[in-house]
Amino acid sequence: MKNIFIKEILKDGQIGQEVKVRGWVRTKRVSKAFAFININDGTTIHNIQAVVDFESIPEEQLKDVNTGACVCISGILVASEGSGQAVEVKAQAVEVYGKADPEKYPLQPKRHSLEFLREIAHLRPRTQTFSAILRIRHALAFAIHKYFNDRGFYYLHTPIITGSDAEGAGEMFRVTTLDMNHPPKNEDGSINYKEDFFGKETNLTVSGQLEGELGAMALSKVYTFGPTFRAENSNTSRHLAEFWMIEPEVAFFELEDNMDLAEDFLQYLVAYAIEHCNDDLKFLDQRNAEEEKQKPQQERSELGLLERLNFVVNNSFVRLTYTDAVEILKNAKKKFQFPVDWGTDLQSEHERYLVEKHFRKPVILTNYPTEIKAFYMKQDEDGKTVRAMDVLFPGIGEIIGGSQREDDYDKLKQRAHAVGIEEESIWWYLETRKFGACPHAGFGLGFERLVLFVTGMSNIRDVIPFPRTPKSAEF
RNA sequence: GCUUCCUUAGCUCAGUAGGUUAGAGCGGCUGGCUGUUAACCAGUAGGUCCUUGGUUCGAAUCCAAGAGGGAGCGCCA
Repeated sequence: MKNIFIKEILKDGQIGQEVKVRGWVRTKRVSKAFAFININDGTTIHNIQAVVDFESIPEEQLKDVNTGACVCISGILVASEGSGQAVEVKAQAVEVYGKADPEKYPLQPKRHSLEFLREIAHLRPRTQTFSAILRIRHALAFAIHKYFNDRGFYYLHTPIITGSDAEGAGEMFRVTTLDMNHPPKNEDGSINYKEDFFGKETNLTVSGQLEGELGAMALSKVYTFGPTFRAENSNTSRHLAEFWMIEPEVAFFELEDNMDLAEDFLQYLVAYAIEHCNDDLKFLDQRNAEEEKQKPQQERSELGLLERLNFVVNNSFVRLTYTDAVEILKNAKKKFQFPVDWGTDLQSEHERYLVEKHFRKPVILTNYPTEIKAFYMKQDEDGKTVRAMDVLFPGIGEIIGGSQREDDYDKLKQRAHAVGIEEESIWWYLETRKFGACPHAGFGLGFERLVLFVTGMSNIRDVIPFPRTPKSAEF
């Protein structure tokens, strides 16, 4: 008998077929003559039920078949006499691959808090919620590659280790092979990085964008999809020290094209999940609805998870400039903790107001003041703003940040200088503006923030298998 | 980095005007139940009350420090 997994049995299994069900026991219910064992192998949200008749298999053999144990049950696939499932396995033999001491196994057939599950991240993929999230995470990652591939983008592998400390996207993790206790010193007492592995200071990447631009200046349409590291001491439900980011970069694209791409891309991904992760999303939708019931009336969201997803697919995003957004916020009746003023960056509360209260749909804000955005963004004619765009989602905040890039050599050099970036450290980046420069644009999508939105979870630590956050790198 | 909350049985939680033997539900174990769906019914075992130090005749309860976790803010994706 060939290897067969539960998803395949439930989808293609024939009544009367001999099957071997392997997986982890979710629950066992015992009565006088029968035992019912629910087994899951993670290939699907659904369990398969095995029925053990004590006339053919003595109850003694089920002693070690407890919640969490890994078992192999051979038998015949039959139509279920019970009402909860169409088919079930009439057991002929029960083998226990791996026991799970029921006194010690932490996962019970009951609801656990997400905080508790985070502390047992090595076991939480065995829960319904996390296996559903991980399957959706996979589907979204696959859909990202499919979207770009179908549209002629090339997947560009940008470096994980970078010698550039000029990207300005945040604090970085140092990469070194120097002996931390006895580092080589210069005459002035500073550390001599010339003796380090790469002969210079190196860090983990905070963005693949600059290298992505180099790719776009040759292949026209590229994207990156890789791990990204930020050593920021950020303690929020929306930040990770290690996360995955998708960064398309396209030659000949201007800001409008960039917005069109971002909107189409997000709608495609959400639609893909709705189509391909239906069972898992239905489960999370129900879970979400139960969570909402616990909240006070005014904090509940008006739409359920699946309704929210469909809403994003079926409604175009609002596009407006930073300047117009500031006007709306200034005229808003709501009292904000932080005042709104042209020239300062918008606070979370302002973004939330625009997305969740004022427009009630995803918003793309554009043309931010030059001073609050990165040096590489293309300057507008008025000299005050740049062609930046942030895509804001309900409950998530900024899911995408992007811009048309400055392609004028002198302007770019001047902005880099103004924010204190040394020309020598990005000479290669500047050279693309010297040799065959062209208009181009791109953006960065935080993968986990996308997964957060699609799964309806509220903490980013619950949508990555093994989260890395300040003071936490277990597992 | 700042503000704030939490830590009691394997899990979810109750328990403070400081008082002697620390409680419930689920889970475990034992028994019952003819097909169950987080099964049900009865009985039973199970605790360094996060750690260390202090106040007190007496601390799960009060104080201090530490550890772990959550939420919010800042930074951003």
